[in-house]
Amino acid sequence: MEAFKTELAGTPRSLSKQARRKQLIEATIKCIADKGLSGTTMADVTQQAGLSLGIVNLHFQSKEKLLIETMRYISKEYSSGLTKIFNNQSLNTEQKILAHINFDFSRKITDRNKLAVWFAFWGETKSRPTYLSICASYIGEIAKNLTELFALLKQQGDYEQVDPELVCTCYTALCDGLWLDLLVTPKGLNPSQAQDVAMHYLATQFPNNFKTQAGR
Amino acid sequence: MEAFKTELAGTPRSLSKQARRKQLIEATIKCIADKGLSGTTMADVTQQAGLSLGIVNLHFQSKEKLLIETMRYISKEYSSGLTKIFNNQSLNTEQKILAHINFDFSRKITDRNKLAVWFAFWGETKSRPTYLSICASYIGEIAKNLTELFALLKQQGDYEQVDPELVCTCYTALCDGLWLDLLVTPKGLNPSQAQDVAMHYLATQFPNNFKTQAGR
DNA sequence: ACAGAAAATGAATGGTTATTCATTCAGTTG
DNA sequence: CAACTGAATGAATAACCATTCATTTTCTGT
Repeated sequence: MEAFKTELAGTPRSLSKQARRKQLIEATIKCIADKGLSGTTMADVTQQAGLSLGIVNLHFQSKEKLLIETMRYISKEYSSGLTKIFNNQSLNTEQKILAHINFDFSRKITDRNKLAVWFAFWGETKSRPTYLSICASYIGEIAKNLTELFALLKQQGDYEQVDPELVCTCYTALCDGLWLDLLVTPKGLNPSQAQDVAMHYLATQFPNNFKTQAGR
Repeated sequence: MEAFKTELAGTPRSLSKQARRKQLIEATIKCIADKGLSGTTMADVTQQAGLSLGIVNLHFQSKEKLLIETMRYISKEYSSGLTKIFNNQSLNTEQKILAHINFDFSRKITDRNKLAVWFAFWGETKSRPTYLSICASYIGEIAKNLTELFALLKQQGDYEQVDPELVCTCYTALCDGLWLDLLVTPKGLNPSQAQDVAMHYLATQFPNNFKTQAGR
């Protein structure tokens, strides 16, 4: 009965509404990673959380809403982490880009359970526009910020030939593709190697600021 | 009743077993794109194909097997197209790489329905290793061929600093990430622009062989 | 034209699963 | 401590869906 509690222990009822929702969302992430989006049932989620069957409808009204909140949860975690970096006054342009790449391939973000959730939802965006609308806003925001950083580096570092918008598109796509690698072929590439690959691209664009890691 | 035939017309029974299987697989692709992997039912698929409910079990035994054959179908289409390029004796190294990039962003391959299927399955590989095993073999094969092409270009073009394996990993991830862009934000990027982005990366590695498209 | 084979049909079946809600339980207040 | 409040439970319900198979339709060979 108690066997599957995800982390937030505490006796029942001792948790706030907010904490219980979080507990259920994290159980959902685990289930989606373990059983896929199509294979995840309410019974799975509630058992994973160590709670009773009816609890999801109590806190989220429906399964659909739980899934949407789960998507929102990992989206927020990601975008708020990046926003903190972009707004950090004590970092210069180069340091912000370094912080971005460190964050993008950090343990917290490249957790395979969370990657599985990202791609599970992306795989359904065409049929469920709601999922897309959750990402849409922050995707644009991040691209805007990254492009600006690349533009700053261009003028500071005297990189005449660099097209900041193109570099942003390329770098972003590269990071997404590396995430896919980490999810699908975890034996082939670890997060630190993936980060080196992304860094290699930055080094081609801004050789005075970034160096490809020696020794791979 | 006839309203939904996917393409292969012909009176019922006029099709070979092979052709009927293909018809059902293509209906499945359309359904996964329209309704997601989790939302696709047997009734949906058979209605999309303009056939009766029992037909899938007749030709594929089970839904699971239909899905696996669908994955195999788009995997084969992709990898056999590339194999043809890699084995084409009349192309030199540079032309093969150009052919690869053209193929990867061709209309046939970047069809959003098919992209939706790719990502739907990738989103479930962690929970269903069968899906992964279908891709695994050809992924390795393609990487081997691409790496070899980059190695050849390195020695032919006098690119001392290039690491063919790294370039292959980076280029492959970039292409996957661009596919994701095409699926998720089709308004933001069209296939031809995506191809330009990939070409931009190749141009950074092999500037004497490839040029970034002018004018974006 | 006919018989037999093969393909296709779709109503019926049975298993699964989201959702509901009457009841239980834990914490709080006066 | 008793009455009250709202969170939590899980058996029951109703909807959904994959699969089966008896029947019908079409094709093939003679």
